[in-house]
Amino acid sequence: MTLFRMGVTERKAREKAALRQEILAAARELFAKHGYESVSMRKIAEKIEYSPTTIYLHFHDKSELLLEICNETFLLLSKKLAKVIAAEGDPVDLLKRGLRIYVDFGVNHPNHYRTTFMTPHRHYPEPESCQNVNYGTGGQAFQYLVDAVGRVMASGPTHQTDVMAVSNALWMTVHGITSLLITHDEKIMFGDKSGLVDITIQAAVKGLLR
Amino acid sequence: MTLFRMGVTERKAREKAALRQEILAAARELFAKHGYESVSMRKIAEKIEYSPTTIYLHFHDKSELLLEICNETFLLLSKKLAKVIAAEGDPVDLLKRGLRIYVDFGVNHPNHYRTTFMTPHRHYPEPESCQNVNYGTGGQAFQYLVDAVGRVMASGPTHQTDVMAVSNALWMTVHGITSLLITHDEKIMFGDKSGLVDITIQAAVKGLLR
Amino acid sequence: MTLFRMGVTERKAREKAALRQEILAAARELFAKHGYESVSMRKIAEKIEYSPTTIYLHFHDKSELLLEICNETFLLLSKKLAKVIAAEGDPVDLLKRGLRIYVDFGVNHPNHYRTTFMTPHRHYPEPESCQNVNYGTGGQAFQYLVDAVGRVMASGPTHQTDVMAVSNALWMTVHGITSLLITHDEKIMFGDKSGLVDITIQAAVKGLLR
Amino acid sequence: MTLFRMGVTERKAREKAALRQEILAAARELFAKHGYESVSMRKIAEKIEYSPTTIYLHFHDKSELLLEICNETFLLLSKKLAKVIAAEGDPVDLLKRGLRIYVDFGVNHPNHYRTTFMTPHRHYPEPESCQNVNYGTGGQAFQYLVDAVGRVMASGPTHQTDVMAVSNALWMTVHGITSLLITHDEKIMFGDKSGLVDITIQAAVKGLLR
DNA sequence: TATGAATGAGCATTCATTCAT
DNA sequence: TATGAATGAATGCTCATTCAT
Repeated sequence: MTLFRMGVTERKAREKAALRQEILAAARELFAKHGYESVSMRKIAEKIEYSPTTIYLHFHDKSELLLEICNETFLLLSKKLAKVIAAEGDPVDLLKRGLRIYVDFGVNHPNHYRTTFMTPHRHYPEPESCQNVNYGTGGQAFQYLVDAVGRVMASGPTHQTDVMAVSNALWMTVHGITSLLITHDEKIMFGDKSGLVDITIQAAVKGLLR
Repeated sequence: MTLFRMGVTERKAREKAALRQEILAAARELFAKHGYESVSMRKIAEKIEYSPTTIYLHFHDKSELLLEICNETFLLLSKKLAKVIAAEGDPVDLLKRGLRIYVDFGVNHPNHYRTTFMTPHRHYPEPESCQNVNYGTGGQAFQYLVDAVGRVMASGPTHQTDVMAVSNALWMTVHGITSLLITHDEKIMFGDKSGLVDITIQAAVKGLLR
Repeated sequence: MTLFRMGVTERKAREKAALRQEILAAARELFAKHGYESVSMRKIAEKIEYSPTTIYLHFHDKSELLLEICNETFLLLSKKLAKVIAAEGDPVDLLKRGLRIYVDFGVNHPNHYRTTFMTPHRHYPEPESCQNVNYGTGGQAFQYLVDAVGRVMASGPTHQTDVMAVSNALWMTVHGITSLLITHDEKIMFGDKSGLVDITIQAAVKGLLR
Repeated sequence: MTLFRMGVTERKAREKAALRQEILAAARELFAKHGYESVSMRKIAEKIEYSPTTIYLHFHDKSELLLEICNETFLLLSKKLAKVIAAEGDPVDLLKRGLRIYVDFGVNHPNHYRTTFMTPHRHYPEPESCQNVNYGTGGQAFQYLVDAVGRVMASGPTHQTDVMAVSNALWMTVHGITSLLITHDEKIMFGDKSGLVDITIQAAVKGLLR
């Protein structure tokens, strides 16, 4: 009987977690497509074919949905980056691979990327309370970049010397690549997306770090 | 239709145009500050101290306001770029100046830029009808970039040979710079914005075009 | 044409005022029957056969409806009381007539009375800011009672000497009469309502003021 | 069905009754503090740290909670009044003491009183079904008053002769006192509450019964 | 006995928009 | 040209309640 009950409990927990994920997936997709403000709780509910009330059993707020999605995004991205960072090899090469992973991540998870990086948030609600929530999880992802840049600089003479400046410049570059690729998908753009990404990253790294 | 009447007619037309501009100015500012979705027609009307209904005499829709603002943005940007393009000098230098102008334009007109490039539209409501409206005005601005890149390539041997690819790579870069600078203003970012912009542009151009 | 326009303007104003009164009447009745909290704006709107939105064209808030009704009640009551106060005659008699008018007013305007005196408000929102809104209009009505009591005391020896205490005691008494008469109408109560009112007032006055 | 089982059954019953009382206590307090309409089943459940569903195992309805509280109130009041009635002494004095007890009960149990006498119910949902539920328990309390009045009248000549009329008049008076004292607590009212109560009761009794 | 999950109905309020004037 | 009046639809969210377990 105990074992049986445990089975039930576990199944329930699994189902609950599954529904939670379903809600997040629906919200993420809608946020990405229409923007946070334009998406209503009702629309999310309709998409998952549950009542709006049900969402409130899993999330306190509409804004909690957004927050959760952002954290999730940063976590996913961090995991991907961690692998590259751990690898051995030429620092410049590792950096380029990291940047490429960033872009690929955005292109392959456009909903995550769009919602997290291209949707106007109010998640740093008060200017004073900066170092906002996302900067907890988000900062970690950025740190990988800083580290990789640092290692390149340590490994040999470079054109630039300000690690933060270079890191920011590179982040700007890959964000530009990613956001435009996501926004102007196939239809608008020419052929060789992947090549274009490489060219741009290549150029930025070469230009910044010799 | 006497001269007198013509005077009246002209004055009326002038007044009408003036009010139209007033509406656009109010809308642009509010859209940029609070986001398109969060701005109501009533709030725009209050700002200009007219009734909401009046707006509908000048614009068909709330979305038409947005569209108009975008076109206006591209026009402004094109004008700025045209000046540089017309200038004499080293093609590489001219290109860099053009890119810098793009970034500066965005940073100095965050309202315009945000509304035009960072706000989800639905003015190309159907994917098929692509080559959307804005690409009329927007394409012109892009053409300046393509021209400038072409001139650099014509002036000497470069690393890359695909004009469109390079143009796109550069657009990605400057868009990344601009959007991040606008989104993460002062508070979040480090010190020398202007220096960072130069570094990034410099690097991209050097990396792409030797 | 001017005269014509004035006619139109006036009619419009009259219609607007009429609708405003219609809303107030509906709200008053519903508040009295079901209690403020249980009445929704929708229900008021349905009663008058307008859309809920229309109510907001005339009143800022649900709570403004309540406030308006209270003020109106006090004004009506004050007007009735003013007449008696102005009359000549035996002070004791005038006082009794005033009290009787209070009760009659409540019984004849049960909706006004119930909403104003028997509905839990939050119109003295902060304890500090006491001397609440209604005490402006409400205080005036109470003052009539105080005056009448004062005149009785001035006109001869009485059992009690504290004007405020007697006034409050009398107010309590007539409020008790009124609220019970309204709540437990005909069905529950015996026959001679009017006689009972007189008996109770008579007794209170005699008991308090000889 | 062993003795052991009986013990278990009893304990269970005791626990059930205890929880029932806990629910009622929580409901009574919340109803009185925030008003019936503003209290949700969830809030009651939170207060007792049970799930909302549990309440439905003990009460059919939210409104049943209210009804139960009312009955409870009348029982408490009846018990208090019974003591006075049973006492020996001057009938007029006993009557006054009874009335005073009524008022004190209300003032000391504002939660009960408010909920029972000052909250709009719909437990006599149809006018015909009058002699409503509460009049079972409520009528008993009223009977004490009628008895006390009867005894006064039997003990000597009085001004009034209609027992019911006098009883009603007295009830009106004490309800007026009680409800106003509860509604306009300390802040709004003058100093000597207790004295005011005595004065008013004294006056009513003297006025009605010589 | 107790609960977690779920929901339909409802809330006050605001929206973009229309229409008669 | 400009507006006041009006509205249907939508908003985020809470409610009392039910049901399977």
